[in-house]
Amino acid sequence: MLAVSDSPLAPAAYLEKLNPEQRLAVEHGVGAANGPLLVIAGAGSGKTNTLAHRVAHLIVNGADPRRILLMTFSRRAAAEMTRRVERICRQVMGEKAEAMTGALNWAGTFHGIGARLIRDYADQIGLDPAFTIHDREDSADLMNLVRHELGFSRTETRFPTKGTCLAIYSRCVNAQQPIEEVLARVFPWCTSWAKELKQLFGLYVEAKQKQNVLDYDDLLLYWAQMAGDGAIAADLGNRFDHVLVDEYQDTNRLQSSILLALKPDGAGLTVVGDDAQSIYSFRAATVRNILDFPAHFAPAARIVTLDRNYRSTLPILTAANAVIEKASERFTKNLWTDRDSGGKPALVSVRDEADQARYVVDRILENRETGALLKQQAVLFRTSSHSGQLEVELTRRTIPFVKFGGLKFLDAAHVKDLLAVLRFAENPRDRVAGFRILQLLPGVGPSSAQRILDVMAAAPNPIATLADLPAPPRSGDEWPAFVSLMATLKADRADWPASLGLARRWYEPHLERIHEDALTRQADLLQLEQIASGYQSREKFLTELTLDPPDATSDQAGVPTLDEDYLILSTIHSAKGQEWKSVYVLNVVDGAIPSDLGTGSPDEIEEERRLLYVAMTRAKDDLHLIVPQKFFVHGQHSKGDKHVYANRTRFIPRELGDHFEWTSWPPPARAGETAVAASQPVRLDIGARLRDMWS
DNA sequence: ATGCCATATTTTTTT
DNA sequence: AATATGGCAT
Repeated sequence: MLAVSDSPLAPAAYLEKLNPEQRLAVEHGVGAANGPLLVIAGAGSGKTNTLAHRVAHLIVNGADPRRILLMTFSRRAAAEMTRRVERICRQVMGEKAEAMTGALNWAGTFHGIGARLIRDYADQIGLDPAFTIHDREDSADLMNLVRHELGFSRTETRFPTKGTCLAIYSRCVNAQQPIEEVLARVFPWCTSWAKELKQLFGLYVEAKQKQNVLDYDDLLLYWAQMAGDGAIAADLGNRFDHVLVDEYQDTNRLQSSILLALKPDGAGLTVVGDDAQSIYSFRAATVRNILDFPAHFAPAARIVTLDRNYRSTLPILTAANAVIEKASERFTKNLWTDRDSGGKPALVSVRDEADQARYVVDRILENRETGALLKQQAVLFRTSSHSGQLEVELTRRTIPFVKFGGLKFLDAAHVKDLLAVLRFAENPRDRVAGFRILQLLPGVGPSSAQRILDVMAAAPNPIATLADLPAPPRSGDEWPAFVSLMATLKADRADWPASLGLARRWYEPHLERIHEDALTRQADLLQLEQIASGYQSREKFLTELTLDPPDATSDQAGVPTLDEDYLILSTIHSAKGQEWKSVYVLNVVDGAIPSDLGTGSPDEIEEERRLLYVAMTRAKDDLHLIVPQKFFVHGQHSKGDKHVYANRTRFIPRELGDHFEWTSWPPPARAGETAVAASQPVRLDIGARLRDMWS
């Protein structure tokens, strides 16, 4: 035990800043009775702070940080949590804290931790530790190869696409449900393919094993299997004294089964979450995890509820509460605050998306005049593409921004190509990687690539076999260069990151041949090399990049330097857990929130409602919901002007009107009058509705 | 066998 | 808007 009892006054200092409920959560089960704990933590209730204090408190009271497992939703959240724990420990323990907190190295996402553990135990479960990890797109590509092999691409009626197949597979695994149930509930248009899909998934699993690759789901699935089996299970269970999970409302059945396998009696188990913020059910997350948690144990887990909000002003919180109150099913109480100041959130009606962009930029610049940094402001939206017009306007007015969510750096074809070269060298049985880079060679298409990969798959040393193969007929003199590159990369595994430069120089001529805009793409490859220099080894680089891709894209070539000021653009999903002084929510109309794609079942509608709630509760002082009257729909040619006359989102019906300040923009300008547009209700566009009936 | 064009279909959010 | 597939020229 460390020195808590030696100086009874000192430790209280860091606990005294907490409110009584937070303190309950932090001090629960330190020492003898160490039963399971559920913390229901509303938006802005100091959740991260509480969890960080709990971890620090455990360490201060003698817990071994190397035996604490801390799982968060994103890598970013894990880093933030670790930082805070260190700060608190330093305050309490002084210099001694350094050694202790440095050892808190089991903090990360479920998938990241899973990858580490699986590599640790790979030998014991018949897995080559050099396995590579497929991201979503790679997995879909592999699914596609199997799909073609089975002849499902030429069926009478159309077979589900590779993406849909993978989504179905993934849901079966993550929800731990049989395919029939998944099809009936989530993919009803595919129910007739159950038999073929089963066959497809069987071969898909075989293919992954033959190629020594794991997909995202495998990182959880292998872990769950290990945690359930005798010898390894015992080892795993003994490895950690404390297991803490953040954002528990967004975990799925497979993840909860891992937790319960690790800690069957719940000893040392803490989960934190808020069912009102559950927004990942499309990834098979289920709020049942959080609801069923207490009763799963005997005696039941202790429940602590944090319902005091420290983030938002009262008017913002009241409006957000009013929105979530309409939810059909709710389990947590409304939040409260004593920040009784500020105005109501604005509900702003604008003509179209162009005006929406102008309005937002005007407000942002106005705010900056009064001292609010760009970084303290964020624009949120349902779908990545919704920020398109705004990005144009920001660029025009030279306002720097960083965008979270949506298309990633790693999704660009040329970046994937280069990474595939490295992956293929790391794991020559990875057919998706091989299939991709072989086709970069001139004169090599799918069938030549398949043939080459078949020969390689049969050989004990695939890369060496490459040299014995005859060059594909029309590959010209590119073939020997490719063979020698692969041999060098295979041999010089340790020569990192120099070997990436080698691969890039090989790839560049192909890039120029294949892509028109080779110059801008080359810049990305240089940036990739920059990123690579930060990793110790090729294996670490490939693994961590797949699990934690750099998640921001910006208007500039590189990410802005840290001291620079820039605006935040983000999907609502990627905004989880964050907060800003001013928040602007785009397209608060039916069709966007809720998305008209996912409005099939009542459950989906409810999730969209929570999405709006999450967006609104990100704001501290200042919240704008923007309602364009005219909303362009996509799925048309670039010149098309197909649009709908949108209605305000169904989640803010008229009876909630009092919670908002209704304005329209631009303000109606009348000669000789200052344009003040306050409390003007949105008018009902009957003409548009009538026209809409026939379009 | 490969590469390119025309046509039909799907459709967000992310580890 | 992006992808999947089939047909046709090389």
